[in-house]
Amino acid sequence: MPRASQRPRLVDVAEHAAVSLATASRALAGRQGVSAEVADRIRQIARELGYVANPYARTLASGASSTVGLIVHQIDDPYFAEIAAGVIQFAAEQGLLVQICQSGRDPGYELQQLRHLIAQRVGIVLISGSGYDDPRMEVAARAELAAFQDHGGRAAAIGRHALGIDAVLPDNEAGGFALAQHLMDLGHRRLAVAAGSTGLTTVADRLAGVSSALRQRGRSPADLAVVHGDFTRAGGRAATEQILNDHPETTAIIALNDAMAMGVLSTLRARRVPVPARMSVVGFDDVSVAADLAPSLTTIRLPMTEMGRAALTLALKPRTTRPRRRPTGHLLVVRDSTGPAPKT
Amino acid sequence: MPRASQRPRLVDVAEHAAVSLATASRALAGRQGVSAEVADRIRQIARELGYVANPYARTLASGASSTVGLIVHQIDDPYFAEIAAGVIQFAAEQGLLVQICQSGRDPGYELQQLRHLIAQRVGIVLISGSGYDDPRMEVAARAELAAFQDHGGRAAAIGRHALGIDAVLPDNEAGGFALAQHLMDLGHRRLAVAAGSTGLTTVADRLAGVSSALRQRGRSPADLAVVHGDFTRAGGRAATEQILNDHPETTAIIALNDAMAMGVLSTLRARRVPVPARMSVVGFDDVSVAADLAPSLTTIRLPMTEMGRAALTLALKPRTTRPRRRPTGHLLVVRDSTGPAPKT
DNA sequence: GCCGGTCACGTAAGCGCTTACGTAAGCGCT
DNA sequence: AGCGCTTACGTAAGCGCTTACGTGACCGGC
Repeated sequence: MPRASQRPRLVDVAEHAAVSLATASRALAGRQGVSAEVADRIRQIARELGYVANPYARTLASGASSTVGLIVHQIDDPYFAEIAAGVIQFAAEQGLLVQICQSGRDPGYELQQLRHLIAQRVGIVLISGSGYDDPRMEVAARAELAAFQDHGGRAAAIGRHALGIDAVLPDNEAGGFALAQHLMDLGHRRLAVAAGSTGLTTVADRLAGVSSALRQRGRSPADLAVVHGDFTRAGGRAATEQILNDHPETTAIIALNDAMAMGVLSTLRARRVPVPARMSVVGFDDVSVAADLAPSLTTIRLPMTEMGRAALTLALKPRTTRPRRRPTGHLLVVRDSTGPAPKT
Repeated sequence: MPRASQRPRLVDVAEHAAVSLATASRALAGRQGVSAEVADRIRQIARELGYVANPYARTLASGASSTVGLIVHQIDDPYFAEIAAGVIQFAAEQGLLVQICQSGRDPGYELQQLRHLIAQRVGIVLISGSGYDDPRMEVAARAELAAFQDHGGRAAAIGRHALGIDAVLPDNEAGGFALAQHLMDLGHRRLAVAAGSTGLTTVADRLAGVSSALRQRGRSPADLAVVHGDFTRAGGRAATEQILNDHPETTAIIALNDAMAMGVLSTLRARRVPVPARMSVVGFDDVSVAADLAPSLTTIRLPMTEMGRAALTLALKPRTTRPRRRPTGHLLVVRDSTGPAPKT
């Protein structure tokens, strides 16, 4: 394992400036108690020496860590990659570093990663991705986060509620509503949903929006076929097979995220089902490839990169008594994968 | 900024076990100088107390940091996301944490990020993505890395040479060769290359492979139209416009990475050029969406996730006098985006 | 029986920083 | 002049670990 290098230390700066360690520290931290001239001189010398504080020493002494831990389901899922990009970019602007953990959509492993991050003394925890419908895990995570925040840590969630921490919340329900409405406006009557795993709150919320749109139009829930699968491209493929087999009257498939939608499109192509002539397809998230698919995907745009920034912004603010909730807004983006329902 | 929590410390463990700090430290580090029974007892007590060492204190005292810094161009580019997934996963298995920085394909900013990581005292630096054809930056980065390693740090590169550090090197040239060969085997005579920015070594290497395949078949370089653009989907779109305008006789486009290939496909679709009937398209990397595009993309598979693991593996081994180079192998994956050259 | 050599463990000196507290100087006020 | 207050700085005590060195017990060999 590596050893530390011979970089200039704070004492070196202090010596060059002929002041004490304390004064140098205060000057560089921008704290008051140092005259403006002295502070300027110290900062100047630090710059000349190329001094950069040792974050380990700093954290040890002050107890205040400046690294942020980010938990995602899978970093190579574009949804999380875009969120991570936002977090990393904003963190870099703030001089913070980001440590990333993958939970692999496993609640138990996620909890373990969370504990690991906290044990590693990160100052801020950001936890992204759908919550789980597993009360034990959610309660445990909630407790862990509460204790973390009680000891001065800060935490924020992206896309999940019920964690008792500040949260950036995508308009899952409204988005689902808008998608169903769009399809019904096009004349579709038999809809199918390629839903992610039961047990993911995001899935439940988006689905609720879809159902609610149907209800509003006086459609029976029987008009809606819901098929569950993994929240991935492979899951979308499997769901499509099942929809084609079990619900052949379907004219539009609502995939509850873009990854599944890509699987849906892929299988429809393989089965030679023309989109949108014979079958319309919509996704959710608007990951950046969605516009470049063939056909380009109608979907709900979520500002993932912004969401990452927003979550970190929340976490950088002091804690409030009641956790804040920041909705993201959403936008229906109509592209080539949806069209009028086929005449029968 | 957060304050440290009230977690158990090493003294607590030592007290419970009625041994000294030193003994407790040695036992938990698995170092010798402690009898087996005492060591077991200490480890047992640590487990019961839920003791986890404070990495800041540990690093400060030992000078050996156990976090790895990973520099990527853009985390929301699937190529880098998959590499990052491999690094993070393997790091988690080793109990290491990964800090990620984005360079945004800007050599200057990349150098800055590199310095930042080193200043933050990471123990290992992993630097991924194409190198730049900018001697000043490369020399500076090289010097920075050499100094870092001389002070005990470890570094490895993914997909770039000339940095004087261990490297995992994709078969860029051989891959380019295989792609061109595949297309020529299908009867294509007028090829165009949608190349990334000049100045990226990856672009140069892949292009060299293509040229070399043409030369081997006795084709003149004039048969190859090379158009440069950003190494992104947008760059692929722009390059395609230019190819269609300036080189209408082209029957096959070689995109030098999958991102560009997606842009190529997208523009061809918009211009109603049938693929592969009228135009064949190949990519490079085999990012996971490549198989789900329409048409699915013929490309060169690189084991990105494996490459991430391999780089960290190299960095965990002690340094050798001459930097190691580990080739990745490659595989031509033929899918639906390539077909026989159209009869004229 | 004594000596050098292990071995198991304790003592204590840091690692580089932050910060509570102490102090001396300068100010305005009575 | 004396008081208390503020300001600008220094002193020194840690933060929680690692590790060089010290020490006593024990062992084998002469």
